[in-house]
Amino acid sequence: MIFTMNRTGRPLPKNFFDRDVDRVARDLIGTVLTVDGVGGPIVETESYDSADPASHAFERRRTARNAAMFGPPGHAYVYRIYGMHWCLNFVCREASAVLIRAVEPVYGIDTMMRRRGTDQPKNLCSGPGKLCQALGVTRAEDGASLFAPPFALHRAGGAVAIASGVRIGISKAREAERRFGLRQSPFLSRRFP
DNA sequence: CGATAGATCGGCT
DNA sequence: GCCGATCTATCGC
Repeated sequence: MIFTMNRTGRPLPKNFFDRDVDRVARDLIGTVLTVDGVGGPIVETESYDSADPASHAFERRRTARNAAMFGPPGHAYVYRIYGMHWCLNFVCREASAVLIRAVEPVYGIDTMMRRRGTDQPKNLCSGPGKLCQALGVTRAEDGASLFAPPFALHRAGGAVAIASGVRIGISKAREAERRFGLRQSPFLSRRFP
């Protein structure tokens, strides 16, 4: 049913993001993300690497926008999409990154409801743009370390039922199965088939 | 419930 | 100019 986790999880190891991006994307499912104390367990991710036509680092130079992707692992890459929403990524090794697509709202729900303008829990963090609005993530966090405030990442042990499928909203490399999620979570951006 | 239109703008060609 | 790792409202069944 609903994924529950308390604050007793331990912080992620410093080398957590210096690994294969698909592995990181899987391991992030169930990891508790908070931004200034607001957040909850990550329930949906997607992976992108520099050999991936859908990636912002694919056959491109480093620019002002994608600079964080070319930086060291363990930092945030935040960019604006469709001229109005923010998307939060966690940078991994070799210009790869994990897009955070959905979070189960657990901590600071009142703050999330105010920022999102809705009192529907399932509509607070069920999408990359929504969760940035709910958690207060903007360009100000682009390039910031994931191991320092406002970010905090904790993970408890235990197995998690992972679903995988094709990524959402892209026009290139649509067939790649690089979307991962907590199976049956009510807080996904979309259900897995 | 599924499909679709419109909003809106920075980065890149 | 074009278009996107999206969201919301609104339409139709």
